[in-house]
Amino acid sequence: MGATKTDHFTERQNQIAKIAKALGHPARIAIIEYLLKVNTCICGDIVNELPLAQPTVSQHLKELKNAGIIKGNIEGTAICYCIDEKVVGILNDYFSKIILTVTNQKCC
Amino acid sequence: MGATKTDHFTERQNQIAKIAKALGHPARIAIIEYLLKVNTCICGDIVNELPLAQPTVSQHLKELKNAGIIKGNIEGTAICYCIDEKVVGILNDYFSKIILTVTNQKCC
DNA sequence: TTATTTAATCGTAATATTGCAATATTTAAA
DNA sequence: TTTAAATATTGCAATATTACGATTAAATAA
Repeated sequence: MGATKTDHFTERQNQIAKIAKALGHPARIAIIEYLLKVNTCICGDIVNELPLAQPTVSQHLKELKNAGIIKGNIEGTAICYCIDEKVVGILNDYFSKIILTVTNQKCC
Repeated sequence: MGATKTDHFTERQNQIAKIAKALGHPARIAIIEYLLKVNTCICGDIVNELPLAQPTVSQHLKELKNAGIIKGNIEGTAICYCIDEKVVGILNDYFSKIILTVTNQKCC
């Protein structure tokens, strides 16, 4: 026990859950917001923007990258991270559809 | 360590993260999808629809409720759960804005 | 070559999550 | 009242996440 029963759900359900999960931490939301604020992908100063140690930030970046939410290229000693429009779009489309369906729902 | 440093982030960041986190499990996505499918809120049969034991499903429902994603009323021995439009809307608006900003981003 | 800088990885402690059996609770039916 | 049903809660084991110090790796600067 303790491990998620991934193979009992559809690929789609796992995909959405994975993206949502990666965004389910305030530090990672803060990273996303910082990336949007600077409006570019040279982000070597992310560590200074967050109340967390460098290895922790690195780990959060890794998770965002693993979920496909950000993409990064090595650029000398610095790194170039930016938001991957595509993956955020998947989530956005998903929730837009939910909103549409819910609005037509006859409920409590 | 191991606990999220919630108080180091803004209320907004924690709010978004909390909603996203609650959706970060395939079982909870499956619950949402089932609620949408039946298009009503009488959902006593959710347990039969999921590959999980009754206490586990109950726990997932509790988490969705705690995050404000679903709302529920007791209805005899059954329970009446349905999606809370408002909270899903918060997430949807948030990602819509991200998408807009990202599209204008000059990046890699 | 030898610092220096920057980010990733390793190792580990603390805490949280997942899942379920057993049990409790609550309401309706017999 | 007793029984049956549906859902919640408790307790616990297995696993995952969070956070960070120490270290490593890689690239540039001196």
